[in-house]
Amino acid sequence: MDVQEIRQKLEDSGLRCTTQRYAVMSFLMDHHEHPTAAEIYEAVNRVDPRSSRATTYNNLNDLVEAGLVRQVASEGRAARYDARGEQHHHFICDRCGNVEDLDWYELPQPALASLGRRVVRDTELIVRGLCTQCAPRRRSQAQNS
Amino acid sequence: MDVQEIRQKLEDSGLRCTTQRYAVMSFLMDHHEHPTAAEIYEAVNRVDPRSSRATTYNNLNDLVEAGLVRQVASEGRAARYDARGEQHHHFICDRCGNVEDLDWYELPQPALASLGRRVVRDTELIVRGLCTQCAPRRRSQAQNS
DNA sequence: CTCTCACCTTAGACATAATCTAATCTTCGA
DNA sequence: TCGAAGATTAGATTATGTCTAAGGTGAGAG
Repeated sequence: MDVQEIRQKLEDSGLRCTTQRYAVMSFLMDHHEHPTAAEIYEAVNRVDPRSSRATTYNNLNDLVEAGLVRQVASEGRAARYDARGEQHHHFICDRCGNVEDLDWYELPQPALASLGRRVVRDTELIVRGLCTQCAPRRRSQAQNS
Repeated sequence: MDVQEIRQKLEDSGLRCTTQRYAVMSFLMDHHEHPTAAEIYEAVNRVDPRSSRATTYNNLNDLVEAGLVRQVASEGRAARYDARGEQHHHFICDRCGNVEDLDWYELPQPALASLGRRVVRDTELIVRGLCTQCAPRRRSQAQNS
């Protein structure tokens, strides 16, 4: 991903392109495994230790607010982040907690009547179950010990 | 909700019907505002202070695993729980974090080919944006102070 | 060029959420 | 009634995220 392109994206969103903010954005664009904030913090500083924990969180929040990054729902545990490239859905494994991408397809939107005055920013499909690693080899027996 | 019915549900799932577990399940079936674990803990003990924090968490996890309760994705913040009555979708407010129900409607399932060996348990739609309270009265100006 | 102010970053304390530990208690079936 | 598996407990511990107060930085005004 081009340096200029990232800088442009940031500035178009009214965010200064600081070393630390650039590093977070760049990392997210290169890594599609839905890293947690802690993973991003660690990765960014492994290369060049110049970003504090608070800054990493601040920048992630800024990027989410600007719409450049989205938070992936992964209940209970640490929030995971995703530089929104092409659209996709998510699969969350009940057992190991991994979040995987699923191919995108159009979703019917909620009826306007049921939304009322709410303003929709984003719609995400979450499929839950057992991932390839955790799925049983044989039929049935899904929920045994 | 009938005592026998809850007891039955628990035992059908291989869980003993203990005082504490019953209290959690019963509370969730009576309250549909997606309480957090902390709220459940507090509510259960307000009636009859006989459940420790750890037990509340243990029981919630047991119930989720048994499929009697589901966790509602609300990233970053405390997990919220929902005794799965009728199906519905969820709306999460960006600003205040509230989780509201949206009317249920069928969702197209992911293509089998894209799932591979994964086992699907549940599919949920998450809509994000601003709730009725937080939505601006007038157009634009969404992010001002 | 340099001043300035809004924006950013920082370390560490703090707050909140959830799990772990090790001991004890309960319950169910034999 | 007994024993073992399953549950519960208080409190420590870990994980995650936010806040605070102080200082740094850079883009535009002059």
